[in-house]
Amino acid sequence: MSSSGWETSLVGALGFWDMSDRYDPPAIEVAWQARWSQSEAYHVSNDDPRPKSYVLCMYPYPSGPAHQGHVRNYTFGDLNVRYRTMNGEAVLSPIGFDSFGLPAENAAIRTGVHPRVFTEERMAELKASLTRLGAAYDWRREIYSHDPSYIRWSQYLFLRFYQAGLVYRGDAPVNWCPGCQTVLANEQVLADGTCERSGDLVVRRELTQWFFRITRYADELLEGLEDLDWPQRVKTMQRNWIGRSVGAEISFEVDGLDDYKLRVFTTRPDTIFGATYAVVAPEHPDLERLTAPDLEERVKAFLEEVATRSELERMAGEDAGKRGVPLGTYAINPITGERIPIYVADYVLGHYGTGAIMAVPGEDDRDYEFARNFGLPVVETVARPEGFVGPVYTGPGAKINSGFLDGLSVEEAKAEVISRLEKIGAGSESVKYRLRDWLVSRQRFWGCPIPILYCQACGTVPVPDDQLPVLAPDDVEFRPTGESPLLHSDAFRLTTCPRCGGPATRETDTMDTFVDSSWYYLRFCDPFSEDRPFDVQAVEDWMPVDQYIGGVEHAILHLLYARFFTRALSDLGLAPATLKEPFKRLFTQGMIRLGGSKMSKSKGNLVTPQRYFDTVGADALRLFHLFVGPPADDFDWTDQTDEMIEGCHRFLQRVWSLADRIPVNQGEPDTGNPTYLVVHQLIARTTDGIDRWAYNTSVAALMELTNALSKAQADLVDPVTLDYGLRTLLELLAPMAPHIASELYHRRYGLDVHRQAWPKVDHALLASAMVTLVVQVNGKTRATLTIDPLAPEEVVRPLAQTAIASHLEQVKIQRVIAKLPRVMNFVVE
RNA sequence: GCCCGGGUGGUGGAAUGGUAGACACGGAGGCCUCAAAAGCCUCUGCUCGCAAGGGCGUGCGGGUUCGAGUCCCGCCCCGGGUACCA
Repeated sequence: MSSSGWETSLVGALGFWDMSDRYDPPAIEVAWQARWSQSEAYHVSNDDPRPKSYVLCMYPYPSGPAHQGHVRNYTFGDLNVRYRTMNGEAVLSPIGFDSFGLPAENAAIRTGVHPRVFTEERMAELKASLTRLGAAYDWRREIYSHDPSYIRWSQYLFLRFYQAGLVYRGDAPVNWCPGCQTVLANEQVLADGTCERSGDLVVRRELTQWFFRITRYADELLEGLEDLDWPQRVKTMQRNWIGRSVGAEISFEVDGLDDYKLRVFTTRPDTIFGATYAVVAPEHPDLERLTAPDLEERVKAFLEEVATRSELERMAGEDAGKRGVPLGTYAINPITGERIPIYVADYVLGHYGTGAIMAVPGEDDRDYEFARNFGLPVVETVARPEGFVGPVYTGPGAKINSGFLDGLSVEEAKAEVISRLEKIGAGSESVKYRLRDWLVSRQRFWGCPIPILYCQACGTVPVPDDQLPVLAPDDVEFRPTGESPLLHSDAFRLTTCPRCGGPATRETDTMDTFVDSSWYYLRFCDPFSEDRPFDVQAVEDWMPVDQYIGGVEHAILHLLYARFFTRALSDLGLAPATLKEPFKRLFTQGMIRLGGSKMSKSKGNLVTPQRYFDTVGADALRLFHLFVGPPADDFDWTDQTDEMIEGCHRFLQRVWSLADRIPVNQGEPDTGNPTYLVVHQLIARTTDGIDRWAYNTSVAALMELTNALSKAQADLVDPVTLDYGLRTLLELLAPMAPHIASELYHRRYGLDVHRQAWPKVDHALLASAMVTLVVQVNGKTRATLTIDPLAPEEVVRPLAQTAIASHLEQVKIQRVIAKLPRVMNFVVE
């Protein structure tokens, strides 16, 4: 890190300066921002000798000028960067933009403006806001997803995954709008199941799509959570999302079908004596075989009805009473030999487990509901506990009505059934996951093209590395139907097969934008390489991210996909072998609400920061976001918020005027001075607040310090100690309100406050300081005493007793609980 | 339904089992001023009392403890996530 020379280029003079100028935040802030952008203060290189750390905020979708959510997020990030820097670390602090996505494409359809133009305008606005906020970045490392040099490596990685068998093509149900002839995202389907654009009824349709085989990593992704310093609830959400279930797969013979077994999955093999029917999903591949001839018509009608429902509806719909029809065939219970009817019903999902279940209405709510609808028998196989009411019991207990299992516990019975099934070859233990493979195909223009060709002769052919990036053409037409223009661009679609030289067509799907955000943090380590996605050594040097900061809305998808990418890249040798988890610590900030809902552009309830930048300044706004409450908590933007921001501004003004009143007086402070003690107590509290993400308490400590110094100044405390206190205050303030701290520090000391060491607490001094002893009678505080923390009980007790003498009259002291030097409690009768 | 969070003054919030309400916002009074703005000072949980000094208070009900906002049990309410995953 080289010196940029501006430390001495300003006012420069030590000692007094002309403070007739008032605190003018916008002027000061813009000037410092200009200096920061010219300096290399927050540029880091891989051979930096300081201990390395990596602080990253989730890179933003460029939606235009920053809103308060951005301000909050990037204020937290910047505080971390500047604080760690003052603690002697080389901090990698990059920023970029998640610049592909639907809004730009919708705007193109609406107005005809090319998504790139639309996006880059908004990127420039967001960048300007971040700069205006005063956030410190290594801008040399800026990346954005739609940059051809980023697209190139996204495609390169896609192809490596493809070659490794981690990418495949398969059929998946999608929301299809017959009117628009296109696929819709779930958000584009209205609650009544119609298309938001055309109003047509959306149907489910199987379409060939590209997938990442994330399920191969299900177990690893689950186990990897253990060691992460992440919020517990985010880890829990990921665990639930992966949804590992241990149970058994059981084969049922089907009456009249030779050489066929119906395989079901259950987590409750112990309940097999209660299985009174079986159900297959509407998508079950063997549905036709399982349907008796006389019921084909009914089944067909049912399947048509199911097809009109999107998957979302199917699961959540109001009428989600159990729907289904009997198939007219029967399965044979391998344990009991019982003959049970087979149904098709849409409460069973085709993509989970085996797509078929044995239904146990006595021990499963869903099965019970269905059984009741269809008049099917219910058998209880677990003894209900005393006092239990209700038809369905899912808890532990002794097995009943279960033949050889009777008397066993549920857990014992599970093992017993599995071993019996294995013996007779009718089943075995099985583990299933809720997690599905990651569907990455998007029928969109504004995304990273999937680098695949289809050749009549050679079939599916990956685009050779030396032909990357595959870029979408600019010369396209955006149709109001929402179809991707790539479909109609012959210039893009028609090409030559690299293998045989014959005619080929390009894949027109683009990738989910979560692909872009799954590796950007790796590219940040080395955005300079032109011949590879990133240098492995650079990644080894910086990764994992020491502190990742973002919103909880990404708790599942982004954070899971990024974890998958890191593991896969590591296994493929593209990332360091030791790198398994990308984000060591995660912090999820609370959201900002206005009028009861999340503040967001789509809700149209934004309060933009610009007017605060123009008046009270970025420092005051930053301070407000730090002060308003715990960073992890949500907060409501209300009528009072402006007054609180105003209060933060007034605080900074008091700091400014305090600096005016306290002359520069460098030297050794008086360590015996009470002011010196207060300074150290407040260094401790400020630091503690930062370390435990309680920034609101850190700000409070700085306010107290300011108040204390102000009083000390009025009381004519030793001028060197006063100067020392103010200097410390500015150092503590630097990560939070970097501009005013820089300005005052520079004016007073001619130095860059951000290059100072974070103030160190004199712990010995704090430990020896006089403390307040609470004197209680029966647990009620009756007096307080100021005592030496080391004073022994024999000394303290008489003092305490004297202080509460009036409360000890006419009573007998039974016990004295002394927890010195904090409390002494007299227990009286 | 299930899984997390969370209920503390008029408001945002603070409090390793040890003085509940730090620090702010708002409010009241005062100083400065010809006046205002700004700034500064004092007060500000409820309640009884002239005062000194009491009593009550962290959603509700129990419990543990010398001592509970904090720990345990049972409820109520609010917010978020998730939702037929067998």
